Amino acid sequence: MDRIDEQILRLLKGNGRMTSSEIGKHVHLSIPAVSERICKMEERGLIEQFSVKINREKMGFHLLAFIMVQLEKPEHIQAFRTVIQEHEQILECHHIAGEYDYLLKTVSRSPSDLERLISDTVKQVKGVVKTSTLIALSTVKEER
Amino acid sequence: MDRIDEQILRLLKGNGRMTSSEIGKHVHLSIPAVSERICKMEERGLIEQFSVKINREKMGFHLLAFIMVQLEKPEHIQAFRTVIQEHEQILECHHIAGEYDYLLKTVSRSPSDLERLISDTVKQVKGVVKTSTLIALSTVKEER
DNA sequence: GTTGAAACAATTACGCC
DNA sequence: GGCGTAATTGTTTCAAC
Repeated sequence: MDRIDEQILRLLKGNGRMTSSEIGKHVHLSIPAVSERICKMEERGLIEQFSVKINREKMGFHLLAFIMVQLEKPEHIQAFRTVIQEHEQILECHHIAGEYDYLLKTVSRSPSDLERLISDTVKQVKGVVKTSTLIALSTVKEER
Repeated sequence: MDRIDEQILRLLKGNGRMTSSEIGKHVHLSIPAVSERICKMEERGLIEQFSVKINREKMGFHLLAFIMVQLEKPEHIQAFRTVIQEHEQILECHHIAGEYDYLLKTVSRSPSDLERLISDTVKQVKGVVKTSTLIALSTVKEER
């Protein structure tokens, strides 16, 4: 992980489909040299995966909300995690320290859709005793 | 945006470098047909960009924290946004409704690094009157 | 949408330092 | 271990339909 690898990562972050020859022009390396560096970074787990950023607005998800969840007892964690993993509108779930136990990042099509997500999905999980929802009005920055 | 486009998006989400020929085998379409669909989704803005998911842990960022920020007056927003955009450890910034005005998703190398981020960067911005930090203990799900 | 030819990029094998 | 060159293989692009 040297200076050149960092440059390659920066380039790939901006365009995950950039060709090795194009990257090579930036870092002054041959095509096989660039390919090998990318492969090695994948092997080491530094590069987790190549992906696409999808515009959620254009997919109909107009609402971004953060839901903080209080879980009563640790015995309900497994059921909770299963629900989280299976729900496509729950993008992120972090175990956090503080008054609440989990912080969820969610997307919804409408306020009523968010209502369903909170009432029918999150609060339906055994052990969920309290939630607090933060609605995003706009997004200033989002490095996904 | 039909059934096939959805399938293509799902495949690209899992592997942004999947070839059109490979995608074609899944959706039973020829290579130019797949390429054209991907191009059209890029033109429409549905696909924002191709990217790469980098393992933050392996990059030395062991701490994930959410910082909620209260901004005194709207006249300080521009300066605040500039700081946000320029700081690489601030991954996300959402304008939110509620007691706090902004929710920041941040990464740090260590607790002292997070301390610097809060004290020397965020609180240094004019108009920032209050912050509240949620430390992530672990991440259950993160669709980036 | 498909097919096929041309252009392009990646992979492999090899030699080099 | 890391790099470059050149041949091979595979992929995309571009036409025509």
